Amino acid sequence: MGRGDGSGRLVSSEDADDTGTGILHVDMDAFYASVEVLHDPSLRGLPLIIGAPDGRSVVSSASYEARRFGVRSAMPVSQALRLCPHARVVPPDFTKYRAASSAVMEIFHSVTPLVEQLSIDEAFLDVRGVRRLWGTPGQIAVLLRRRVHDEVGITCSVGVAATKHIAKMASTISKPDGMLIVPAARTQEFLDPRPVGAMWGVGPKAVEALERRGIRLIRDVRETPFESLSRAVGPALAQRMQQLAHGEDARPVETERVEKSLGHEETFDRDITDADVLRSELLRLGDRVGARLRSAGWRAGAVAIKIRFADFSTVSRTVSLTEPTEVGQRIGETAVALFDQLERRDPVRLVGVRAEKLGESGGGALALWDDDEEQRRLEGTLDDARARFGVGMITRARHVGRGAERTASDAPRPFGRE
DNA sequence: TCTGGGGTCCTCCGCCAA
DNA sequence: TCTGTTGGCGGAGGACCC
Repeated sequence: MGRGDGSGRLVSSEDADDTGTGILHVDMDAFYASVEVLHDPSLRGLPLIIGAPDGRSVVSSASYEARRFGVRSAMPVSQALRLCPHARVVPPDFTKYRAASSAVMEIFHSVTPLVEQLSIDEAFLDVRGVRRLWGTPGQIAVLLRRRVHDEVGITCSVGVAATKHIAKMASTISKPDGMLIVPAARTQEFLDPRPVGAMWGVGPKAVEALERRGIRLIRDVRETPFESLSRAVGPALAQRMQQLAHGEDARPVETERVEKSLGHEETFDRDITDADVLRSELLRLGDRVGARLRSAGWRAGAVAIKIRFADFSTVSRTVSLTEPTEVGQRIGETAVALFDQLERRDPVRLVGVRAEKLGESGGGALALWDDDEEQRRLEGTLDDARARFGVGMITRARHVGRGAERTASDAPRPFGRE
C-alpha cells in the first residue's frame, strides 16, 4: 500500500497495486504559498505565511518551511510570527489563486468529465470510465501529478482508492508531494489503526466526546455498538462514522453543486460600539450580497445576520422574506431590522449578512422512536431507514428538519382533526 | 495571545395547527 | 371548549470543512 518516510507521511510506488480503485482525491500542497512562490521565485525555500500582516488576521496558508516551526492554518498571524519571527508574511491575492486553480481544474477535466471540485485547491475525480484512454487509476494519478507540476508549476498530493472517503484520507497522509494508493481489498487494514480524528467530518469536539468513551481508533468505531456511538456524537454522525469505519461510502463524484446560501462578513480592526456604524456596515454587506445574488441568478428567501461581540460570543438572527429578493437594499434593510431587534449592545467585532434559499438550510436528520404499528405504513421512510441502519433495527422512523421529505402526512392523524 | 471568511450540515427548541 | 399528542417548520447555535 505504501511506505513511511519517518514523518508520518506514507507514499506508494508508481506501480503499486491499485486493484478495485477508481476514485482520486487531488489536493494542492500549501496552495496559496505555492502560488506566491510561483509568482516570486525569490520566496522559494523561505518560511511563508499567507495572511494580512496587520489587524486581526489569521493564517490562510503556510509554506512547509513555516509549518516546521508550528505555524498552522487558522492560527492568528501574530501568534504565527511569535513561532516563526523570520517568516515572510504575504497578503492573500485570490485573483492569482483562482487563476492557478482554474489551470489545475482544466487538467483534471482533460482527463475525465467526472470532476467534483471541493474547494479552490482540491477535487475528486472518478476515473473508472477512462482507463482505456489513460491507464489504471494509479497510472492516471502519476500522470496528473506530473502534469500539474509541469504545466502549472506546483505540487499536489493524490489519494487513490475505491471511495471518496478513503481517497481523501490517503491524499492527506501522502502530503506533501506524494501519492498513496489503497487497493479495495486493503481498505479495512488501512482504516483500522488510524485515529478517529482522521475521518472526514470528525473534528476536535467529536474526538473529545469519543475519547471520553475510550473510542480512539477507527477500529474502535467499528466495534462500538451504534447506541453507544450515537450517545457520544448524535445519531447522524454515528451512522456516518460507522459506515465510513467499515469502508462503506457510496457517495458518487458529483460534478454539479447547488449553492444554498451566500453571504459576507467582516471583522473590524477595532470593536465597534456605535450602532449607526454597524447599521451602515450591514447595509453595505447587504449590497454586496445582493450583487452576488444577481450574478448567481437566484433570490434570497431568507436573510440572516451574524453579530460577534468583543468577548467572541456570537448571535445570529434569521427571517424568512414574504417575497424573495435579490435587491441589496432590501437585504441590507432586513439585516438592519434584525440587528435593531437585538437587545444586547456590547462592543461588536464582526458583522455578517447572509442570503438563504428558503427551505434548504437546517436539519434533515433521521430520528428513531419506539415501536408504533401506525408508523409501519410509512414504507418508504422505513425502507430508507433500514438501508441506513441495517435490517430489523428500525421499528419506527421519521424525517425531521427543514428541507426533509414529508412523511408524517402519510399516516392517519391520531386525533382525526384534519 | 487571540481567534478570518465562506460555506454546509446537524441538533435542539419553541410555536402552531390539526 | 379544553387538553394532550403529533408533526411541520422556523429559528438559533454550534461543529466542521477548506
